[in-house]
Amino acid sequence: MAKREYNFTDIEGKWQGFWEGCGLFRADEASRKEKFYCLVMFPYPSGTLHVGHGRNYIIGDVVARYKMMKGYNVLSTIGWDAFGLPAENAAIKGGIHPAVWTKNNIKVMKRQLHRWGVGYDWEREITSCNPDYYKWTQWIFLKLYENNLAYKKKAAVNWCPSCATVLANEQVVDGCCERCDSPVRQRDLEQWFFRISQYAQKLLDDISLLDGWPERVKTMQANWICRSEGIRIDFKLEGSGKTLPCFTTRPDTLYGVTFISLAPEHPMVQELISGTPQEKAVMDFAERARNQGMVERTAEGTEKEGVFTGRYVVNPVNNDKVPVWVANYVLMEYGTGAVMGVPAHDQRDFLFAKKYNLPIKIVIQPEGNELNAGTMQEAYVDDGIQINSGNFDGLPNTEAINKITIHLEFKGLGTKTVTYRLRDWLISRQRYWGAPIPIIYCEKCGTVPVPESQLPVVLPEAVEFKPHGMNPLAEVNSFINSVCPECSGTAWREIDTMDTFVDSSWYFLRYLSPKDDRQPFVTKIVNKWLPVDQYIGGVEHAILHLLYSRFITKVLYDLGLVNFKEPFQHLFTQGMIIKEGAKMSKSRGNVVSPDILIDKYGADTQRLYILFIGPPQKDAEWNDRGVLGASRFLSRLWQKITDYEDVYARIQRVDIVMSKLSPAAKTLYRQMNQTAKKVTEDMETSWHFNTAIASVMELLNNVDTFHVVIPTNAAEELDFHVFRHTMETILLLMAPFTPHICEELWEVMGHKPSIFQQPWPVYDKDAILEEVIEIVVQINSKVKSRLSVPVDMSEDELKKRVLSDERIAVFLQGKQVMNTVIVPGKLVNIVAK
RNA sequence: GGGCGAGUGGUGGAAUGGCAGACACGAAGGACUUAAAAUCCUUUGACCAUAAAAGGUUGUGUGGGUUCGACUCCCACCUCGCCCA
Repeated sequence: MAKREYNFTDIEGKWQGFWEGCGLFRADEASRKEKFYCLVMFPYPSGTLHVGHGRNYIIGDVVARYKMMKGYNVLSTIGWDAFGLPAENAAIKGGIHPAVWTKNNIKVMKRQLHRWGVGYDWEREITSCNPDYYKWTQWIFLKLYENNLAYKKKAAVNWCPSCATVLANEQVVDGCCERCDSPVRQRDLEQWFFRISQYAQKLLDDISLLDGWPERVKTMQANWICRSEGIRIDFKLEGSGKTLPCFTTRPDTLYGVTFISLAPEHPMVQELISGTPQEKAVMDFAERARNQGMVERTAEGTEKEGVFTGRYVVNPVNNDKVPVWVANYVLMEYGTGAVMGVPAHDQRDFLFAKKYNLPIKIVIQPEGNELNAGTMQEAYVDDGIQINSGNFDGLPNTEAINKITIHLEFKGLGTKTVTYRLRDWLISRQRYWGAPIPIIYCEKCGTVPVPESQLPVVLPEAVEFKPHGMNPLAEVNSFINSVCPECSGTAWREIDTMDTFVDSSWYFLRYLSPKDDRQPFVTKIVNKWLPVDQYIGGVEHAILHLLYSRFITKVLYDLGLVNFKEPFQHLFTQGMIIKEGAKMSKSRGNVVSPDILIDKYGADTQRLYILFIGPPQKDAEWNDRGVLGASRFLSRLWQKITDYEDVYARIQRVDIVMSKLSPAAKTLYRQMNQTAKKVTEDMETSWHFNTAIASVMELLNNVDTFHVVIPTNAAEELDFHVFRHTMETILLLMAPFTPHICEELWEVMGHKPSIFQQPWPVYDKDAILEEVIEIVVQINSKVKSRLSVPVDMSEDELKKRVLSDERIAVFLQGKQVMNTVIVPGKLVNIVAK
């Protein structure tokens, strides 16, 4: 018989076609099997994929295929997060329409996914820039609007002069635009917001429901929401009936207030100084500070600057007259935009007071160490005992926090308040390539939502893209000019489009009915399939995408449209693949293309190497040569099985009984079961695919030491059967990792495809146990000898055996045995002097 | 500054209280070959010792601690990465 070649190109094409044809990945709605929704974060179609991206999809594919073999009804889906800036930037630069650019990229990436052999239910593919998808993104907006969760307000926003667009806080990195690195400026615009802050507490509380999430992602979410409990204290303005509320988490320092600072944007600033000699200086300063940008203003190294308003307030607890300043380090977004200045116990206030010679008043004294306002070099921010605090003197400050709060509330001077760092979600983008916000402005009726029956609000195609300036939609009259849905009068469309995080905050629901043109999703169906059993993606989405998806899910839950509070049961965040010490990127020129590697070694080899490179949750360094190891392993596996291609059919299948096996076969059979156990455990618990693969490699190495004989008698037939059974187990264990070659070899061994319809191997618990084990013998914790003993030897017998051992006796000569430690099945340690 | 990770051979990594370095890459030597590639076999943490076989010392970022025993647990520190300021 002619030698069968490992022609991976043909094999991979053959099986990719087969899986597609038999609908392996088509989720069966009618199935009675338990469901398993396996979801990878849908990609932004940016161009071509590199091997670093591949890790994500390959891990997802491994999980989906494994769960199939475990008997689940698996739903595995893919789609495209297809709106966004790069497409529009490409249009400006290259004159290609964003829709065309995006479509081309999707085509390329789709082909790459196919070549990797990753399987999806392609009939459910969704593309967020298609009107049949963004119609429902707009529908989500309307639901939020109806429920007072979407609103418009004028706000100081981050403005990137180069991209000519508004940026979300999280798109500002070190005061610069995340995409183009230009310095970000502040600018006032009318913007649409989602009221996510209303859900802050729920989002925080329900983190406890996310038991399948990595701890660090949960911590990051909690830190992002950042609840703080404090009190709003009302300071009376001198010479006016008005009060100035300040929020603080440290009411214990209230007696130490020596000034009040207002944010430059604070609405009362104008009123305070109007007509006073300070007016011009204050307004100039406020203008300057606002242009400084939020990030810079609050950065630790930034100079604390301010200007006195000429006005005073009264401290409600001690009637101190306290000056009011405007300071750059106070933000309107946090608390009330006014903070009490306590230089003795807050470092920023301390620096500010030093600069402007404001008094420093100590009200908390550390134990065993006396602070001196005149000589202190930095604020004392830790715990201590209250002094200069009226009736509260002598109390530990931790107690005073409560007591002063109660006192102020009782006297009507303050209100206990909870604040969150989480701000409302700014969703307006002054860009073309996004879902239009379905709002119409009517001269008579004002702001009117587009009725559901008129959705989608379709993006006009004929648009001019210019390097700078505002939203291109602003120049498309046919789009802007509209008719009021209520009074049929003249009206204008909103020209802002939505942040792409809105598109991705609900897409996991759309996969369940991707072609439904009457509703975004069907409650009954999503309730059956969700929450997602396993979500897989990069840790870079740990905060925003995941938080927004959780928010939208909670809104839908409150509206009775879904019956689950959290969208993702388990979350897996994979590490990056590093090349030359850095993340792969086109600009660095360190990308590894999957296509070249697939041409040279095949998709299975590449998958195997990516999985073998290290634990998937950790970053890993790419090494081109490492691919060779994966390639060699698959060749050896191919060789070993095809060598006996014509033998398999004529050897009888029998039940394996340990006692009937030859010693070599018994050993192999045991090793096979040990491997099945190890791989199963790695799949179930830690997802350490690298060690799972290593253990199969070890098993194949062991198969090499087992002499396979083409059988001529019954005993040899039994040995051969053990060999065959071992190879079949290897194929089943490897199938999720390297599906094509396993499917092919499964057929070579005489089985009908598909291997993914086979049950996952169950290991024989009895076969794993060794009869004779090796015990390490230590003297004073150093290994001196090893003994082979029966597994069931008693501790006493073992001790005797050890002490009578010649080698041990030599070491113990002239020494006294103090203690003997026995670890069953592993080691004996003799402590001797 | 705070939070969370990580630090192990020439390299990727394995071992979560019990033989440190599984598995793989690389390297060296050998077999096959006219030759090369591929493949197969042997060796491979460092150091010392030895004719050889044994053997010994040392070793998981640094310094301490707990323990019969520590890569693993505790304390302090250093370096790197990520997130937040």
